[in-house]
Amino acid sequence: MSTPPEPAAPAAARETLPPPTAAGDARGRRSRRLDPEERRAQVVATACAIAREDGLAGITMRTVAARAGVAPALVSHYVPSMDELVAEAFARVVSEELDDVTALLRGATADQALERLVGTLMDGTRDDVTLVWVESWALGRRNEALAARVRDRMDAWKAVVLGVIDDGVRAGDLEVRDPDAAAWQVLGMIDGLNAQSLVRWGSTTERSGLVLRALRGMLTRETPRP
Amino acid sequence: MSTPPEPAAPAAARETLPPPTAAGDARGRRSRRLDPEERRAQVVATACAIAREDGLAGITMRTVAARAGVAPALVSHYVPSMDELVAEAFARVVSEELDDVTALLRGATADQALERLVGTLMDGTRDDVTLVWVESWALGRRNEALAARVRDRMDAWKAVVLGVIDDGVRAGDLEVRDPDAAAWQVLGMIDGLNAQSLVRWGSTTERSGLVLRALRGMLTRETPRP
DNA sequence: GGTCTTGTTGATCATCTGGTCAACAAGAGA
DNA sequence: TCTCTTGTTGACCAGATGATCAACAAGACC
Repeated sequence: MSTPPEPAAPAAARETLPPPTAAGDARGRRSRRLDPEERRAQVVATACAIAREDGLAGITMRTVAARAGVAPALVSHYVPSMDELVAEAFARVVSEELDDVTALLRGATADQALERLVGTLMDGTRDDVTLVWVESWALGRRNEALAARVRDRMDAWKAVVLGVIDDGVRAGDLEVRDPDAAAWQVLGMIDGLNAQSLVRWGSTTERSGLVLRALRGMLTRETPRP
Repeated sequence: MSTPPEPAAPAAARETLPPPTAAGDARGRRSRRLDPEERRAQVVATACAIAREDGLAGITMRTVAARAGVAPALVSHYVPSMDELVAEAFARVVSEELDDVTALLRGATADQALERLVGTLMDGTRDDVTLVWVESWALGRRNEALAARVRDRMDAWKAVVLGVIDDGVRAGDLEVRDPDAAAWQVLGMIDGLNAQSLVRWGSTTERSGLVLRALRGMLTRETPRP
């Protein structure tokens, strides 16, 4: 929706294209002139790469410029504000994760979907994205552009989980009284436990199994007894 | 904003609590000499107050100094580093919350304890502390002193929840296979959902009921069916 | 009153941030 | 080859951050 010209970030824009020819050593080395759209895509892609490695807090005019081999002023030139760039990087990183997971869930039964969902989200291979999420909750209070993106992506995630739950209920695999609330619960659990793992807990192997068990208990029969 | 002649002068006019006598107006107003321990306590207390209102990110030499009606250098003088002050403020704020909740849980049955726990933690009255928690997970990656405190306080929280669970199991009110893991799950759920509420969700009334229901389902019979 | 310890301050530094703008020069078109 | 559009840059600015230190002065002590 936000990238009509280039739907899926092309490989070229994924990582910064480092000028291999070391011909221009340090000195007034000017980077090759690029088409405005190309350059802007590169700036955003670089911001995303930094977000994955150092978190959203690592995105500054100068870090992006340095990594892209460009003058700091150029970054500022292609972006309305750094807050916007941070917001956009957040949306990209999170959206890619969501796309990955969505593809992973396609064609699975509700139970399989739950297993794959928890398995891929809690195996520790996505700690970089977890950090981005946690930072977004904190930074969102001072960056309204970011806050808006966060709300949007949270809704998108909830929709995916809700889809899994609805499918499960329809197929009779799950029994949920309030699917909407249950979807938020699932995400809250996963997010909360992942966030904690940023500072504590190295044993990621055990976690997913426990969470999966809890989720199954939660989604197969609610309000057992008052 | 544009006051070059007086760089740090407006500091004293912020929110100083000690000097009630308006005698000392702005000018070289020196705060009364305090015993080193008293002053240090005041600095830490001020940092805590800022953390509750603006978050850990709001704690700087100058904000603390301004609020305490003191020169920025004095703050720096009574603290090994700002990272340490942030870490200490975090520990204090979180510990006070834990003390509150612990007192609230005293003498309650497991079911009452769960209800009170979720009720007080998710009614929205502790959003200030939630923000501190979320920030701590993010800032902990660049502030080792803070990270250590975070781990310590997380363990303390887990111990409290574990106590509730153990009591419930002993009394026959709860049936939990792995109390240790369950304790982490409870905290993860609460933390995750609270964190999300920082950016989204204003309907806090519904949340606690749903969480409580889910927790009861989780803690009264685990692994229902493979 | 005077003296002297020491809590406190102002000035200053180095470093970082986002942002702006005139001026340069790459490279396409003539 | 020359011209001219425009992508790109360096040099700035104002502001914030953590930190240090000589110098001041509050107030306890004599």
